[in-house]
Amino acid sequence: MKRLQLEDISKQLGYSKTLISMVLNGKGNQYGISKKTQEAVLKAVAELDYTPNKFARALRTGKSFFVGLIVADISNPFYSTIAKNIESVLFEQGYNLMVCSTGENEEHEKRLVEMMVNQQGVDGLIVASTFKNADFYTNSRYANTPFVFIDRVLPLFNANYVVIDNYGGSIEIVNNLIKKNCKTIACFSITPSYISTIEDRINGYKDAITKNKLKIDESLIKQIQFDRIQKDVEQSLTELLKNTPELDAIYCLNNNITTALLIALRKKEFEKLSSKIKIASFDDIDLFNIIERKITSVSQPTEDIGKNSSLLILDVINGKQTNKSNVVLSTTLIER
Amino acid sequence: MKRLQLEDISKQLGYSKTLISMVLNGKGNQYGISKKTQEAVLKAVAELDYTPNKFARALRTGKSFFVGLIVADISNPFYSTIAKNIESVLFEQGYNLMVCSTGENEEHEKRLVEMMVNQQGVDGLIVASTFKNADFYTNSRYANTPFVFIDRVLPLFNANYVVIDNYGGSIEIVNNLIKKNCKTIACFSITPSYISTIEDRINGYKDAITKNKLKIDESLIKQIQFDRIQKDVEQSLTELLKNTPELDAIYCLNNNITTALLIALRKKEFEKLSSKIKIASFDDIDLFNIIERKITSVSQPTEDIGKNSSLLILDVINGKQTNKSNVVLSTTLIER
DNA sequence: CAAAAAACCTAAAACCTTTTAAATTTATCT
DNA sequence: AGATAAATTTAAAAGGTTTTAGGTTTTTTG
Repeated sequence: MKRLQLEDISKQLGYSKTLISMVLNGKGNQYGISKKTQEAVLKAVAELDYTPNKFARALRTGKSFFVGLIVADISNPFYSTIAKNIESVLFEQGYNLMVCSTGENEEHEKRLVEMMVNQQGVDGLIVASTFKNADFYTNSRYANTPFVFIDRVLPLFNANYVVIDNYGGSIEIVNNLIKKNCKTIACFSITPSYISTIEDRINGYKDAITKNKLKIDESLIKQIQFDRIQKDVEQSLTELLKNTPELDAIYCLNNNITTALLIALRKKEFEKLSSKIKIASFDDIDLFNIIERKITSVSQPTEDIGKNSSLLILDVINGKQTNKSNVVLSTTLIER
Repeated sequence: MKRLQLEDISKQLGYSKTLISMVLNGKGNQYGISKKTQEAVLKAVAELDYTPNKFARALRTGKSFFVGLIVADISNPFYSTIAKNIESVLFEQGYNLMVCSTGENEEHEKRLVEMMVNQQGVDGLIVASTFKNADFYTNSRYANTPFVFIDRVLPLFNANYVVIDNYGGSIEIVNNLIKKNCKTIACFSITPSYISTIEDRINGYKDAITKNKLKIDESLIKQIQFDRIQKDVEQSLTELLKNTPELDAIYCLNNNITTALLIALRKKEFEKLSSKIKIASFDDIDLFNIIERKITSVSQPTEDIGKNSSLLILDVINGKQTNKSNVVLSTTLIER
């Protein structure tokens, strides 16, 4: 059965394609189509079950009603929760979401953006970028594409952002550790470490330590590589076990690291270590409510990130924006 | 700066739009365009940085290079892992993924399918359906849309499926509990309970019990409602505590229930219960590697579900399929 | 060297909307 | 009734590809 098109409805009803299109787009009044005609059109269209061809419409109007979302890894609960909330806001406004993961790879991110903008024709893009600097996005070819950056800030780049206060959250949680009498606090960071969220958290860690009149010891800051977390965590533990007997806390900069740490600590070789340290985690997950060990964490408002960023991108798309918008959401310390 | 179009390249090069289009679509040889000309075209296109207008192309060809994915909740790690794998396969083949969540709501699912097929013009759809029966999908309006159903089977519906062996996995894990000497095994199920995965798991549970010459006690099968898991789990625990002192195991039919159960068991009121029962879980999650308690689980091959379903939908889209395909992947028992 | 075959290329149609500019019909005013 | 204004409606253009059917060249053949 061939798909209905405007022409068919037009013949059936005896009105022009133009008129029907106008009514269907809610512009009946604007163009002075009589009430009666409008009703007749809507009724017929509903009965015949006609829906306009998406591509023809997009070709003519240049609008796809698609928003793209680019993150490092959509299977990470942090991002998938954001995605869910973005999707639900967009859906209500008649937009759809297209999702892609970069795997923390700049080249891949480039290809994805190119593709979404040039080939898929998204109306806007929400990105948690892996990029080190903002050059790519400042290229004039993207000047007309609405962008909203989430989670991560690109250096010196005037753009729309919805991020959280990583520095403040980090200060708060490290202060809390110190208040509990920890004096030698290791920090398990993650690569790529130039990413703003990580930088800010590390700066928070360092500043909290200094302000509390403790010493920063660079050897306590461990770089865990994104794609071999478990291995690196265990390696770092081995080093600490050997070199830092006075260790009394480990602060993990994201949930994946904390999880890996907890798995590692179950091993016999780290038994001794396990009992005498406190663990703190940036990013709160369900798990912390289940295990015996008390883990204090910084909880991120994923729901708000999703809602804010999607509302923001819609504003930009609909030209309702005058100045770049920078939203910084605050975190919540969950003390356990 | 106006976007380049075929016409511009055509003028620039002195070849017709037709020729350029042919070369760009890799049909140069097929239409007998000379090597030299092809190279010249490709070179110019690369230099001028031209990409065809997606909408015009889709309008003409009727292909969008989009695949839709519909699941109950994209923030559930089970689905988000599948999504990630689907996306990576599709991307390699030049396709993109569009994701939506139904929230286990049939009406919402209907609207999503309608929208994706009629308005967004997806080339195919991968669905973990919430529907009770298959009527909606047997409607002739979808006769031409490629569908692949994952995770859940719709009754008596001849379609493409990529699912796992829920019944077998369930038998295996319950057998294992019984082997460990459990005799009174509660089963925490989830609504909507008509969903095939749940039905199969319950059947597996029942059959394993019967085959081991134990008695099925319907009061041990608890329905946990999808949108208030924590509350229902605790309510069920209270009932069991009161009515079933001989209880020695709880089998949870999905990861969310297991998580909720573990959280509940931390409460004082269930302390006594906690120590004397074994917990088994359909669906394996990281958490089980971390906690003290030994939880035996059935692990689902999410990666394979993603890869298989995406390869399958591409085959259907490309007309490489003759008969409906039914893939049943097996699970792995992880004994702890 | 003319005719036939092969190689290479192109004009125009088709895909289906939305929007502009204008036409037609109806109502209002002398 | 004729002219003007207002209310409705429409023809045609535009948006940018791909594909069909056919048109030129160039090469081969007798």
